Amino acid sequence: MEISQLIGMEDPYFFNSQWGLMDDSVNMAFIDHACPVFMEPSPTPRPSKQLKTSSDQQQQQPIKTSTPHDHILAERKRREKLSQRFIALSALVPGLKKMDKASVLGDAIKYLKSLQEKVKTLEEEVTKANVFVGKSTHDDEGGRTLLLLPEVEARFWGKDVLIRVHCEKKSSIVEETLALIQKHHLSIINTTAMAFATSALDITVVAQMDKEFTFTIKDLVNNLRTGLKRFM
Amino acid sequence: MEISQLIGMEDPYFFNSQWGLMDDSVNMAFIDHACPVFMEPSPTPRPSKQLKTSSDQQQQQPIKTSTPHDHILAERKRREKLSQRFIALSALVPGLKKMDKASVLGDAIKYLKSLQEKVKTLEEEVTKANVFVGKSTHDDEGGRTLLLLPEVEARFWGKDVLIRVHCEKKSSIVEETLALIQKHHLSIINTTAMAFATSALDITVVAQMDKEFTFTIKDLVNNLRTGLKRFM
DNA sequence: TGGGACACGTGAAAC
DNA sequence: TGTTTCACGTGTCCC
Repeated sequence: MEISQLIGMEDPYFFNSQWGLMDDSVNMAFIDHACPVFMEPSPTPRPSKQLKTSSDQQQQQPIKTSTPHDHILAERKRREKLSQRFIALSALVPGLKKMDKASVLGDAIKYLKSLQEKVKTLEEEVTKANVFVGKSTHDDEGGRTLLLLPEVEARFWGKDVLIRVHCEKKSSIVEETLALIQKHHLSIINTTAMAFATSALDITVVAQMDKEFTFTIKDLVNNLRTGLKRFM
Repeated sequence: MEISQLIGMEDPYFFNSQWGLMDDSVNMAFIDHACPVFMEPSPTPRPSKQLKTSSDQQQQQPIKTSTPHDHILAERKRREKLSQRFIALSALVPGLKKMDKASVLGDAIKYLKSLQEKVKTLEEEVTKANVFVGKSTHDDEGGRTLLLLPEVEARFWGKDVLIRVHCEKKSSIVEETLALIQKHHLSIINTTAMAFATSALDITVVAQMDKEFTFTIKDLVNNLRTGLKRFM
C-alpha cells in the first residue's frame, strides 16, 4: 500500500547513454532459441525523459499507466523461486564441486543421465538375472533344511519364467498350481510334476509372461505361496 | 520476515546515471552466493559480433570506460549457456507439461528424486533376492550367494533324494548329470529336463540311495557341481 | 488488462 | 590484474 507511494518516481530510461546499442536487438532475433519468441525491431518510444530526484514524487504517467513496481516485485519473486529451485536441485546432485548455476545444471544433467542408465540396467538385472526368491525354508545348524511347505521358487529371464513348487502331495494340487500361475498372465509352456518320497510333490513349470505384464519375482512367489497355502 | 526486508529497502531502488548508489549491496548480501568459474566446450552458435553502427555511440563514460562491451558479450554468453542447459535438462525429464524454467527445474527435481528412490528400491530388491538364494551355489558367507551355474540343489527324505540342476544348455549335459548321479550309488527313479529361456536347462531327478550308502547333502551337491563344471 | 515469463544491460563482487 | 557469476530493474511478449 504505502509502497506505491514510496517509489513514485520510477522514471525509467535512465541509461539512454547508449541507446544505439539497442537496435542490436534486431540481431538478437536469430540468437534467440527454442521458444518462438521473436523480437521486433523495437521502435523504442521515446518517453520524455525527466529525471526526478527522490524528493520529488510527482506521479505522472507517460504511457506505462500500469503498476510500476508490482512488476519488479513479481520479478523478484520469480527470481527467488528460481534460485530456490537451483539450491534444491544442487542438494540432490552428489559430489557437486562448483555451485554456480551452469555447473549445477550441467552436473544435474550428467547425474540424471547416469541415474536413468542405472535404473535401466538394474531393471534389466532384476528381471533377467537368475535369482531365487521366497524360499520358505530355514537352515538349521546341521546343514539340513527345515521345510515349510509349500516351497515356491521362481526365476526370470526376460519374459521367460521358471517356477518350482515343492509341496505336500494332495489331490488337485497340480491343477490348482497351474490355475494360480495362469492368473498371473503367464502362458504355460511346459510342466512336470514328480512325486518325491511318500507325500511330497515337486512341480516344475516353464511359462512366459504375456506382453505388457511385469511383476516382481517376489510378488509372484508370495502370491503363489499364499494361494497354495489356502489349499493346504 | 522477508516482506519486511523487502519493504524496508524499497526506497533505495532507483538509479541515476551517477555512481551514487551504494546501499544496494546491502540487500544483495543475503541472497548472493558467488561461484568460481567454469568453462566447457560449448557450441556457441553465434558469436554475435558487436558491430559498430554508423551512428557510433561512443561518448561520455565518465569513469568506467574499462570494458563496456566485453561485459555485455560475456553476459550474453553466460545466459546462452544457461538456456542451453535448461533445454538439455528439459529434454531428459519425461512428461514435461510446462516448459518454463521454474517448471523445468521443479519437475527435474521431482523426477530426480523419483529416480533416486527407484534406484534404491531396485538395488534393495536385487540384493534381497540374492540373500534368499538357496543352498546350491557357491558362497555361503554372510548369507550371500554367488549365482554361478551350474546350480545344484538336493534334498533327502530317508533314502529318497530329489536333485535339481540348473545349468547351461549343452549337448549331453543330461546324460552327464545322470551318470554323475549314478556314480553316487543313487538309483534313478524319475527324471525330467526342461528348457528354460534361450540357453538354460532345468533338470529334476528323483532317486533312491542304494542300501549301505550314506553321504551328506553337502557332499552330493559339491560333487555334482564340480563334476558338471568340468563339462562347462 | 493484467499477471507470468523471458532476455536484456548493468553494477557489484568473487576468484 | 581481469575474468566470471550473480541479482537487479526493465521492456516486451503472450495468454
